[in-house]
Amino acid sequence: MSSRGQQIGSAAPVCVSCRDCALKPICLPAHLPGEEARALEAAVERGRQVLPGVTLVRAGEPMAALLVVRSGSAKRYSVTLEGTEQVHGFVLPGEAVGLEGFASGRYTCEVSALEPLSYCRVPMRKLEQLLERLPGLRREILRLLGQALDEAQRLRGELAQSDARGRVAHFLADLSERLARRGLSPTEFRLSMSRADIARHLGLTLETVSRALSTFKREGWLRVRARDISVLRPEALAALGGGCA
Amino acid sequence: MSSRGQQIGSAAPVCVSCRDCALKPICLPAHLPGEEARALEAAVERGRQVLPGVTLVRAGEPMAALLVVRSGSAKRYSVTLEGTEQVHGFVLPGEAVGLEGFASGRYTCEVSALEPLSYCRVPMRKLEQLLERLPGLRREILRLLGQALDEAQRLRGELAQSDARGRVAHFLADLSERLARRGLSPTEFRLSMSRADIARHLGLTLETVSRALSTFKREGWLRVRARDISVLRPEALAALGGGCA
DNA sequence: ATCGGCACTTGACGCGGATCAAATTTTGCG
DNA sequence: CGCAAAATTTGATCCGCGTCAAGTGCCGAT
Repeated sequence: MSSRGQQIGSAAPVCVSCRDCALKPICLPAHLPGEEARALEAAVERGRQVLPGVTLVRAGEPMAALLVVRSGSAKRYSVTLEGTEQVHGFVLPGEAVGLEGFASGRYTCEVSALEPLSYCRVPMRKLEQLLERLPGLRREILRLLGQALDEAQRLRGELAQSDARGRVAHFLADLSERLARRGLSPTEFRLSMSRADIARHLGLTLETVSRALSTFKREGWLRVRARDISVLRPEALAALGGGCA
Repeated sequence: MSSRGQQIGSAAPVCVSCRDCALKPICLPAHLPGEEARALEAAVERGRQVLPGVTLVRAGEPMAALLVVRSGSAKRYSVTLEGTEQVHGFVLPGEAVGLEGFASGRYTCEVSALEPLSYCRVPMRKLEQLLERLPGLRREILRLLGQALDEAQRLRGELAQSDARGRVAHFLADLSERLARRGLSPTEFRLSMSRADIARHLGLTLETVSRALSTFKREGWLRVRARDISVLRPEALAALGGGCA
């Protein structure tokens, strides 16, 4: 019953082609015409794997490649002057890493694996060459960036407007929806990040996150057992979390 | 002494060419090779003007063009289901509007002028054609989006980590720096937005913003007279606001 | 010049969440 | 399996900020 020890999207061992990849419907090539998808695929370095805790990219490092997570999950964060972590968000399979790097050619935050993780890599050199001749890919990369921007803004709004329970509810609802889009269960999942990570992401303390979860549990909206979550009343969470138009 | 009634970057009436534009060093063409800059310039529709309160783009509207503010300032916001405004930020001369539109081809938030405002316009059709053959412009647009993303994330972090006074201090320091980059005074300026707008941007109430400003005034860090601000001790503001690496 | 309205300031009070502290569960390891 | 360390929960207390409520000053209109 528990998904203990399971990693997000760990389906197949290592894919060799985008065509056979479980992420096909949501990954970069999804919206590309077949011809462009093939050209992109030829540029992709596939199947790299890392262990939990390993850092995929570091702040300040030159942006040598565009990374897309294939399985597992990761934490995006930066370290403040005082040495505390600011958690910007969490990366799920099919999502790109380090897009802010386009700003200066260097990454501006760290990304480290929360579970065993595999990813694909498109070297920037090759990407630029491809952008030269693939109009679909151009549009797709712009779409990706626009989406990331929109999401970041939406999240900022959430932080600005919601109280603690609203933020936690929104966090869960958002995670649930993203998992669903990947064909995973939106109601039964395991959090790969700690309460402290969630708290730093939401601008709360870990105690407050824990209390919010306990409240939801008491209300009968969730079942919570350590990091395993069962969503019993998604509508309730959505109602609390989703104040956006 | 007071800048009353003055609009941000209102220098010349209406420019006819990027070459003569006061924003040349910070606007889109700044980093383009001369040849590409000329090509871009040919596609730009220039000198449109609107009055305060006029909406430049609406949420849901197709993204027909990329807009860059030339003079004046604007407010980016979206309206929540309950009818309240979420203020995402403020646009200064040389900054682009509606980049999140790349996500879906439609704008996702509203932008309205806070003062008399003029702007340039690059129709998306032409932009896409230009992207086809101008590698510098491609890089520049990606840079713009990356920057916007990075900024949005940094801001989110600020919201998550700072208390009320820290947020207001950061807001002022950020504004000050952006004005300076435009060749305007970083210490003497007029806020074009209301306390309520600032509050909604920072996730505070207008009373709290007001109190923060009063505190800074009492501490001798600022002079505040209605919307006119004089920064007396920039370091103090920066120390409060700038927790980022 | 006076009035009315609006943006802003200031004050009083209560609550939500931070902080400090301790109990309890979970996990990793020998 | 059993222990130690880490993660999480729960409890008690305190304070910052939201809320409600008066002012105060500025501007346009008459």
